[in-house]
Amino acid sequence: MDVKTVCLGMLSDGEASGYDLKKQFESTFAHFFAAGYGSIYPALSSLHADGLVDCREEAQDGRPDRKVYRITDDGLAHLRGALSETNLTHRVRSEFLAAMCFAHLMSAEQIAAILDHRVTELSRYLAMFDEFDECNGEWTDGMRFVCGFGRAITEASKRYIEANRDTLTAAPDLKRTAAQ
Amino acid sequence: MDVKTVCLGMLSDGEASGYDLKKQFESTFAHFFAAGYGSIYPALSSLHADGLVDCREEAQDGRPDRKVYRITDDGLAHLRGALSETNLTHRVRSEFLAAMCFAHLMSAEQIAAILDHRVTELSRYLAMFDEFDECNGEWTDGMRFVCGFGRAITEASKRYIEANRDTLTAAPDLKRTAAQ
DNA sequence: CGCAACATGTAAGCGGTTACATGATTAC
DNA sequence: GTAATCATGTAACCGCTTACATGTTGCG
Repeated sequence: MDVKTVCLGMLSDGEASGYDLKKQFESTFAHFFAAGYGSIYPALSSLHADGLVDCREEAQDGRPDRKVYRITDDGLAHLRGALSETNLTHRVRSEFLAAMCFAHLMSAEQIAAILDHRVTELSRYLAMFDEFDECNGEWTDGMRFVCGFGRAITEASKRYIEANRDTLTAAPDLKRTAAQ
Repeated sequence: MDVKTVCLGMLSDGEASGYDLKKQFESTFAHFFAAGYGSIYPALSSLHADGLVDCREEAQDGRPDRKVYRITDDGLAHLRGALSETNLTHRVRSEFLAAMCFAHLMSAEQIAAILDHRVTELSRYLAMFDEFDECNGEWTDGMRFVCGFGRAITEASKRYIEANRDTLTAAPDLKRTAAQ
């Protein structure tokens, strides 16, 4: 499933412009499916060329024109087909964990800085999830499930790092003490 | 940080062939940094061309020859440089979560199949982490931290799915009952 | 006899990122 | 004035995936 399919999925929930979709990629989808304008606009063009979405140009006063896309019947059928796949991937690519594998080559200060940076990012995500909850009422069960999932693993990540950071940052003699 | 750097990091722990590294990518690194032969062999060639690793060709009887790579002093310096970066990414790309966002377009059976598939994958990871623990003694603190992290979020994922699957697969009238 | 494990590579292609390009309006 | 928000796009590039290509030994 690529950016094209996800855009189509977002449009199944109501019409939107590329700019609107980008905001969704940055907020509710940020923790598991990021995409930039360089992916979104070509995806929408391609969906339009395939007849999977309609496009209406909308003039606005005091603002640039916008292209509002709406899913077609063909598009909905196509989306259902893509969703019928059961072998869906869930991939993680983490420079953070890769670096931690080689912690023995770093100073305690370096490790601490990396860990702090990661915890900060996780906290930003948690703040985002809290914001989502405030306007939770309008959401589908699916979106609630996905955001709950995000919160669950984000909290687990943060807890794990905070509980185990001393195994990497403590001086060797302190580590022996902690092990006793 | 790309496959090249991770290969260099693995070699900082002892000499190995491309084939050996692949096994490590498939086991201990699988849950956060996958790589295939098509990435590994070119990475090793490139590291060799840059003088960051040495290469020794080893003839074996009853088996194909192998190229054993060893990190050089330049390589170690380069690796430390790469590791000094504090802005390390941790990216998730999940078709699974994307599909769950559009659960309202699927049947309960379809959703159940996808959820079951994911739980199976998570269980396979957990079995892998259990295997790792058996020969845990030889590991660095870094590797223990990373595998512990993997287990923590894998368990959290599994628990979350099992606790919340009925919000997506229950019939509408049952959902109302559950909400009360 | 066939399959798994051992072992190394190349090449095409794809999907996504990054940087570039443009321009109006509003708020500080 | 200057930054942020709104708004749409292109093009080069990069890194990874996939498929292809080849060959041996050992085990059941």
